[in-house]
Amino acid sequence: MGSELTEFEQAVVAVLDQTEPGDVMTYGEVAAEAGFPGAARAVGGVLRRVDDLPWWRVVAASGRLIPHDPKRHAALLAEEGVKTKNGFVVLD
DNA sequence: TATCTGACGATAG
DNA sequence: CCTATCGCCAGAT
Repeated sequence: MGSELTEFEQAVVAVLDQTEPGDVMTYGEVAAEAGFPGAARAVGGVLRRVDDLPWWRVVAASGRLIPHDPKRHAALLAEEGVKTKNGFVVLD
């Protein structure tokens, strides 16, 4: 077993695991909820390494989508019932 | 142990 | 509105 996650990764996974379809959080929110306030950048690192997480439910603090795949990101959010416009999340 | 990287955040121009 | 810069933190090498 070498694929064990660190405390930080486990905390992030737990937070995202609690999210449900239609729910959207920012990197800073996930970090704070995981118990690591200010570690928004580190959260991005977890989502990049671990693909078993609903990364599409995580958006930037400004409501902007992920610069990695904004097109795919918007499509996934749309399937969950989240509206997007021009790469931004539309609050409803 | 030191250094670099990065799905970020906020501020300045 | 967009680009640039600094600060932040954890992971990887």
